[in-house]
Amino acid sequence: MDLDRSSPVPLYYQVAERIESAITSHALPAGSRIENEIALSERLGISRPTIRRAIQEVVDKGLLVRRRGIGTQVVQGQVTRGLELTSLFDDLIRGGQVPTTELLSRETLPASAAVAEALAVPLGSDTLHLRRLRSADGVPVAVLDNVLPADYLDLDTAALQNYGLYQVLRSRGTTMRVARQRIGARRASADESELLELEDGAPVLTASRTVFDDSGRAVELGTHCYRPDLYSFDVTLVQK
Amino acid sequence: MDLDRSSPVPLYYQVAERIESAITSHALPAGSRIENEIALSERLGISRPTIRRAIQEVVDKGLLVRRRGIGTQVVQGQVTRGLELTSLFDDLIRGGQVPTTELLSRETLPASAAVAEALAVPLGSDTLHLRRLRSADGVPVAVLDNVLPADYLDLDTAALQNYGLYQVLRSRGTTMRVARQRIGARRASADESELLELEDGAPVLTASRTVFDDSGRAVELGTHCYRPDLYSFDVTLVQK
DNA sequence: GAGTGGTCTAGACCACCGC
DNA sequence: CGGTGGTCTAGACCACTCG
Repeated sequence: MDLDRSSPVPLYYQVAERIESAITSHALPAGSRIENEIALSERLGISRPTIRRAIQEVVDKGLLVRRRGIGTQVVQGQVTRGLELTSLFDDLIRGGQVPTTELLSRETLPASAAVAEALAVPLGSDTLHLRRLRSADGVPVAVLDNVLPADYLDLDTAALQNYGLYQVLRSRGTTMRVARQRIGARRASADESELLELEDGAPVLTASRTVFDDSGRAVELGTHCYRPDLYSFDVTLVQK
Repeated sequence: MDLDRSSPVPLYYQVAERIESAITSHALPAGSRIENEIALSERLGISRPTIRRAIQEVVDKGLLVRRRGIGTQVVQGQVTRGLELTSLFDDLIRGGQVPTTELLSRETLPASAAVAEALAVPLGSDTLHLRRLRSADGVPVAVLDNVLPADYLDLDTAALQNYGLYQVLRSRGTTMRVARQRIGARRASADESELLELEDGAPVLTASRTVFDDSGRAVELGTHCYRPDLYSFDVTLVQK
C-alpha cells in the first residue's frame, strides 16, 4: 500500500489512482467486481466517505459502473482500441513528435457583435486576434483562430511563437477552469485548404470554444479547424 | 423554500436544481458571488456536506466556479448563444418537430474482428446490424449504423420502426450507463450522400460510439454520420 | 435476511486568500 | 486575522438486490 497521509495529494485521489491503474493494468479484469466500500475502507484504514469519493472519481471516468444491491464492476472495452485507427495525430504524439505552433498573424481589432457577446466585453472594445498553424512532425494539423479580451492585448509575441497559448496564459497567472465547445464539420475555405495542404472543398472538423477563468470571466474565444484525417475528438459520457 | 425532505428526490439534487435555475433565470447574475457553504447550510437547515454536494453538481455543469479563500462565482456567458447558430437541428426540435427514424435494413451477421473487439464478443458470433435514417421535419439529418451483440438478435422490428433504439433497449430492461465516442469528419460516401440529400463528396460529421450497460457489458456499437449543416456536438469541460 | 450502494448528519482540521 | 473552500472522520438510516 503506497498511501501517504502526509502527502499534499488527497487520500481519495491516491486511492482513485490505485484503482484506475489496477484496471488499466488488468489486475482488475473487465467485468470483475471490486471489493465493496466497507471492506476497502477497513483494509486501507480509511473512512467510508473517502473511499466512496475515490470510487466515484473512477466511475466518472467511465471505468467503473455501480449498482445498488449488486456492487461495483469494471467496464469492458479497452479505452483506446478499434476507434483509435482514425487518430494519426495521437500516434504522432505518442511516437515522440512534439506539436509545433506557428503564429501566422496578430492583430488588435474592435469587438464585433458576436465576439462582444461571447466574451462579455463591450461592443467595439479592443480584442486581440491570433491566427496560428499547428503542426506535428512537420505536417499541418489545424488552423487556430483565437480572440482574447483587452486584458491580454500585451501578450508576448515571442512567447506565442515558442509556447502554446494556454501555457502563455497560465504563466500570466490565468487559470482556465471551464470550456464550452461546439464540434462540427464543413468544407475548408480556400486559405484553410492551402494552409492544411488539402484539396479545395475538402472536409474539415471544426470546434468553437469559449474558455472561462477561475473567476468566471471569458478568457478566450477559439474557432479552430482540423484536418479530419489527422485529428478527432474523444468524449466519454456517464449517465448519472 | 420548496425543499421536500420526504421526497424520493435527494436533498442535494433539489438544492442543485434551485441554484441552477437561479443562475439560468439571472436571479444570480453572471460574475456574482453566491452565499458561502456555511450560510447556505444554516439558512436551508441542511448539513454542510449536503450543501457541498449540491454546489459541486452545478460546478460540474460548468455554471459555477470555486476558489479557496475567495468564494463561489457564477460563470459568464449564456450557455447557448453565439455558438448556437450552427445547429438547425436543435431549432427544429425546439420548434416542436419530433425527430423520426426509418429502419433501412436489419441483418444478422457474424462479428468481424473489429466488431468482436469493440463489443467483447467471440469472433464470428452472431450480431444484429441495423441501418436507420433519422429525420426531423421530413429533412434527413443522420445515417445511423448500429451493431448489437447476440443477446439482442430478437429485437422487435415494429418497435424499432416506431421508437428510438435506446427506448427499445430500455423497455427490455437494459440501462445504458457509459458511452465512449470519437467524433470526426470525412467525405460522404455515395449512399450516404443520397440518403442525406447531399452532393457527392460533401462533408459529414461522424461519431463512433460504444455504449455499456450497468453491468459494464457492451450493448451497442454505433457508427453514425450527420449532415453538418443540421447537427453538431456540444461539450462542456471542467478542469478539476 | 444478508449484502450492497445511496443519502445525510455533526463536527474537525487544514490551506489559501485578502485585509 | 477572519473568511472561504478542501479534506477527512464516525456513524446513522435507507433502498435495492439476491438467495
